[in-house]
Amino acid sequence: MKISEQTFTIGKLAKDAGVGVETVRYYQRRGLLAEPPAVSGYRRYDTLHLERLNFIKRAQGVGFTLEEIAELMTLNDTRDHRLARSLASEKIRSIETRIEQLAKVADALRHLVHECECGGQEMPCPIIRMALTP
Amino acid sequence: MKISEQTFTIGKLAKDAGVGVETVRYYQRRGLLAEPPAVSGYRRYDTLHLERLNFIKRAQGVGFTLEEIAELMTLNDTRDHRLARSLASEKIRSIETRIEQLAKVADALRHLVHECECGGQEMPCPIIRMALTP
DNA sequence: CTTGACTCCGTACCTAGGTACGGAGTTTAG
DNA sequence: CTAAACTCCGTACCTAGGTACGGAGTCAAG
Repeated sequence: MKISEQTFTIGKLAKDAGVGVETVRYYQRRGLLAEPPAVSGYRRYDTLHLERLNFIKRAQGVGFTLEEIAELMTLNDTRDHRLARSLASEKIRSIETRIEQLAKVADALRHLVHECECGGQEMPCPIIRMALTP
Repeated sequence: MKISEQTFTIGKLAKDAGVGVETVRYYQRRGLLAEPPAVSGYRRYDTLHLERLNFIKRAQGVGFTLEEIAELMTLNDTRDHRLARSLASEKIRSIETRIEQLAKVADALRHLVHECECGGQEMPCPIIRMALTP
């Protein structure tokens, strides 16, 4: 089922994936990407490496960290859907918590701005004075 | 109007403010906290320093970065309410944008989890396969 | 007066996710 | 065949917000 047997150097791989050469090396150091054997000094990459890079980019795009992505990729090997689901669910919960925190902060700031707009310029600025109102 | 003339060493200051000694020094290096003159080898801090530290902690609590806090504190000197308000408003907008981004990510993940739960264990895990569905 | 606790100062280290640099080897176009 | 462009590898550097360490000086209690 192999369609193509093309191999490319790290520069081409990085360019196709839209990342820097140094980033590819960094992922290799982090264990996210295999280092293919060097043919004669230079390593030769194939489309599987490119797919992995694209996977990493998409997973990053939905908020996974590199560490979580590494975990997802080992799940890929074991085909454990349940574990993948629980990882994703945990991520959803942490995002929801973060949203709640941010909403509270935004509310507090809106309140301060409102106070500041209502007070005269003689009164101390409530935004700056928030130090005094715990 | 000076209530107290107490001075304390860096260790006491840090303890009262609930931060580490190294953190106090770090803030000094960042220009967020003045370095008082040393009396005989040891610097002596007063309640103004403590207030500044408390201010920093509160401002951090509502999501300002140390850089923004430095800006707020120079505003404090110029008493520019309008500028403080625009700084706070900008912060509110950036928080709202971040909340929207996170909500989208959470939605995408919820969709993936739902798909994964509906499909049989024979089909490739959609969470892992998200690499293929841009 | 000694011992322990504290301070000063500079520097290195940490997480996350990379970016930049430098010297040596290789490959490819002209 | 030569020169440019590329690769390899290790290491240092970046942001943010600190934490840790080490040697030397100092202060306070017993």
